[in-house]
Amino acid sequence: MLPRSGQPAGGQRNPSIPGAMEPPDFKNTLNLPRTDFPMKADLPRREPKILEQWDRMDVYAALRRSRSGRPRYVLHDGPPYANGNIHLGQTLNKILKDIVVKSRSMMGFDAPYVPGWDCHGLPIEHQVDKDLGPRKSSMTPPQIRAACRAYAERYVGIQRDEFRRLGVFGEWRAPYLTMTPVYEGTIVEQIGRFVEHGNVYRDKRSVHWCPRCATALAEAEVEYEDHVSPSIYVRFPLDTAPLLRRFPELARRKVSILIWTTTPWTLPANVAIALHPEFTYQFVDVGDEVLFLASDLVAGVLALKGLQARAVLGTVKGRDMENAATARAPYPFAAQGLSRLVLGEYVTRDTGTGAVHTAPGHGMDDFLTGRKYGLPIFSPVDDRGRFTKEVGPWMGQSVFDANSAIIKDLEARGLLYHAATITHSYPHCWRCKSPIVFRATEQWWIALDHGELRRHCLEAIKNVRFIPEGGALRIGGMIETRPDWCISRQRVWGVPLPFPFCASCGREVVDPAFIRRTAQMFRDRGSDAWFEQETFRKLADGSECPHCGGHELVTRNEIVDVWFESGVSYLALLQERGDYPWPSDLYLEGSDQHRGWFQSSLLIAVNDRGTAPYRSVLTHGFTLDGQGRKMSKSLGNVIPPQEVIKQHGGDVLRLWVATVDFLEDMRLSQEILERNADAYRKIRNTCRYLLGNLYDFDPRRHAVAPLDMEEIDRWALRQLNAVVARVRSAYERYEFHLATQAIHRFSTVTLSALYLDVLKDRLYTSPPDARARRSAQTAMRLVLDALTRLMAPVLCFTAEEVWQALRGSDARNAFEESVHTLEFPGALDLPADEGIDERWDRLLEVREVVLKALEVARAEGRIGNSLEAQVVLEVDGEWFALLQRYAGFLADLFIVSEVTLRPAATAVDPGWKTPPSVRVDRARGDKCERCWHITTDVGRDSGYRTLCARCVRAVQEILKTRGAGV
RNA sequence: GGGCUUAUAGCUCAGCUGGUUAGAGCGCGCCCCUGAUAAGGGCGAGGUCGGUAGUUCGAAUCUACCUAGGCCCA
Repeated sequence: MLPRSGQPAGGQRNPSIPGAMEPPDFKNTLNLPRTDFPMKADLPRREPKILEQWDRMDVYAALRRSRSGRPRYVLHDGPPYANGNIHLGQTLNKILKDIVVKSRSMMGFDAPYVPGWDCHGLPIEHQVDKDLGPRKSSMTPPQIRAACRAYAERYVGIQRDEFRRLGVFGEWRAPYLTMTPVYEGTIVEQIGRFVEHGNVYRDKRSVHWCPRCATALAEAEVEYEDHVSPSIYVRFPLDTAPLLRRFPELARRKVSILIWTTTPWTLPANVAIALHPEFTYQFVDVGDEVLFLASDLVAGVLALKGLQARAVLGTVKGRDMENAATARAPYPFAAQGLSRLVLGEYVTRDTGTGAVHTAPGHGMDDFLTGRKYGLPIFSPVDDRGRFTKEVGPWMGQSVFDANSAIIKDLEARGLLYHAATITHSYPHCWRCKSPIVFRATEQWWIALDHGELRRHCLEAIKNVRFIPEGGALRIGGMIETRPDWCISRQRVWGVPLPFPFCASCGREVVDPAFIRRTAQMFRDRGSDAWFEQETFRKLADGSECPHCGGHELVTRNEIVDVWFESGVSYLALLQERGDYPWPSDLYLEGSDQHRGWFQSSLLIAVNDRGTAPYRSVLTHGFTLDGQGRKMSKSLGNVIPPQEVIKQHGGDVLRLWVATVDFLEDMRLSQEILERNADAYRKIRNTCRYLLGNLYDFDPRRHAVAPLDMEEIDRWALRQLNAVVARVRSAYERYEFHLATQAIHRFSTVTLSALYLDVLKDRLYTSPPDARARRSAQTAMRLVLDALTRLMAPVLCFTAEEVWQALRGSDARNAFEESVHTLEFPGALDLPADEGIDERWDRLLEVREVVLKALEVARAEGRIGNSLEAQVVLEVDGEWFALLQRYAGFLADLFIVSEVTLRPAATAVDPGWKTPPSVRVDRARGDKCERCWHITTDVGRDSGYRTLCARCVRAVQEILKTRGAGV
């Protein structure tokens, strides 16, 4: 009969009593794990305590001290915007940076990390606008700026605390802020550098403009609402002379290009007509005239007036009409009333005529087309949206009101083909909700091609390593085709452009000496000083207008694009903190920064110093939900990092970051978090178990030399060496998910399921000081030490917790304060061991076969615990030789009570081909109360009737030691 | 619409220059243990490698197209 589950086989027999009066409690004589290290992590509560400890010892300073004099590795932080709480993307970014910094530190580098914030700019001003409401109109720029500054400061504080909560190390007490005086001075100096090189110029640009608020609007301030607009088709009479050779039938006919527009008021500023290069156009004879339009749209447009096409007098690709003829615009105000034929990819054929009237002063596409073709940029509309004197008949009229007058005029002159109204999405002002216009305004630019800046940038990135490699292609393509950089904004919250204007002639004054003075003044007092009249006058003193010689200079309160500000960050850091190397080793941001910061930093650095500011650029993807969709409020699938921390803790969030391939987009969902929490618990528990078995181990006194170790311990250390190598290399290559995977697999498979399971018997039942037990502990100690260091860059809190526990177990040994000031483990120097890996691969194959056989026996109810089994292996050839070598160890390896080896009855196996044949039986004998093995020698010693011979020897030795020592 | 980019088991990832029945860990199912115990161990079931069509003796791996995502533009 089998014992019932849970009922020890020896339970029914009389407990024997060791020594006369002693209670029969042999459990006392086992070395079971002991540790205070809690199984339950409770990270949301424990991590803040660890943070406090780090604060107390100033761990970042300690780390930097311990690396003083080492080679530097500088990851330069791209500044997040000081607005709002941090979101998942920023969290991911900062954790990645922290893993880089911590891992490089542990490789032995001196790796400083100076976080920064982008503090100026529209979003903050916008937000402050909202908060201030109508009060803002009565405030002076300095007052508004003070409110913006307070707002930015508040969020710098909030975000700093949130980043620190993630376990990120850095100069949190001295971050760089784009609104500090020194930084602002650097910005102006760098503007000066572009001026010195002759790259700065002033020219018009088409911008969103609110006539009611009389201000330019940024993209973020534009809302799209439905709006009723005129929808008119207008004839542009075509001079056919240059076309007659190709289209003789046009001779003596009245030919017009037909355009469609919803903004009649832009016709006075027309200078060209844009066609799509790939569209097919036709000259359509409708009787008394010939119309030119895209062939796909002919039917619909003719139907508007019930016309029939009599004949098609010519067919032509848009591309072949480029500059082929000239049309006459309805009005003579711009370009002598002539319209060139140009090409534009943005022309569509779902509405209109496929021919788009072009007014570079009144639209972004038109503007860009204008630049390309060198067209005049004409924008005869004032701040309030009224026509200027350049448009005689309608001067002073609001452009929206003028629409109907213009339509009437067109009709009277026979140029109107058709008029209707249309309801469509149209840009409106976010503040006053009224429709806006496009208007060309004077702006400041940095020329990309002057002094071959563009080419130098393209050269510079050839020396940069992009990870992934496609980044080089991406940024290269953008730099090749990007337009000049518009660096001015008509705003208050930012760094004033150091370009005053002449009070008498109104022209701009670009004066290097003035710029230098301004930079120095900003360095001393910050850019707020610019707004003090006295100060400004002093600044301007000594400058004179190069155009008219005027001496009075005024400011127009234009500020610099914030991309320029963040673009100078590394230069600002170099100047503020002195001894940083140029260029930095790494920039690490989301892949959207190919257009943003990577580019603005590059332009500024190349202009200033001729090289890129970074040696390498590492980009990550974006965070998506579980289905791979972007996270958005409207989809309701946003996961705030604060929630994750509250629920799972920072280390679990960090683990997630370190398990995904961040070069691509990354998904996050509750399930994914659960999986990471599972993985976390496994690693934690493995550490806990190792700690629990090291409670009485002092490596100085008890360590066993590798040559004296049990073979499996030496094997485990070889496995450790392999893991260390793999993990180190993964960190070096920024492949954190491979590092984490290796650590996790090692914990789970190698340690928990195999090595530690096999070790239990030896650890528990041996006398505490037995060499075999110390051998295991030596290995375990080395394993835990290495494991803790390897995981420290990722699981920064838990590694610290383990490390402190491990230090405690070493009693008086002096260790460094924090695990983060240590270095990664190197390869342990193990004795050469010919063939050990191959032998162990084979042994583990056999183990697999045995475990399967045990499972069968279990399913048949013949055994429960594997110790109830004895295993008979029938093998031949090389298998036999191998297994015989390990005969005494196999029972331990399989965790069974007995293993018998028999030569196979069949013919000799030439190689390793035939796997061992396994038979599982119930073990013979009785169960030892102490070690739970079933052996035939239980009770052989009359003093210990429930113990096996091995345990009797152990107990006697333990009692002897206790009697003598304690 | 353009540039770059992604798609391998429920989840996270391996799969080098194309070559045997596509791997791992987790999760899941079943079982064991109760001396790692809100732990530990074992076994097992999961994939038409996004789809289609090609190139090839042979494709998850090469080509084209399509579909669904992502970033940046328009």
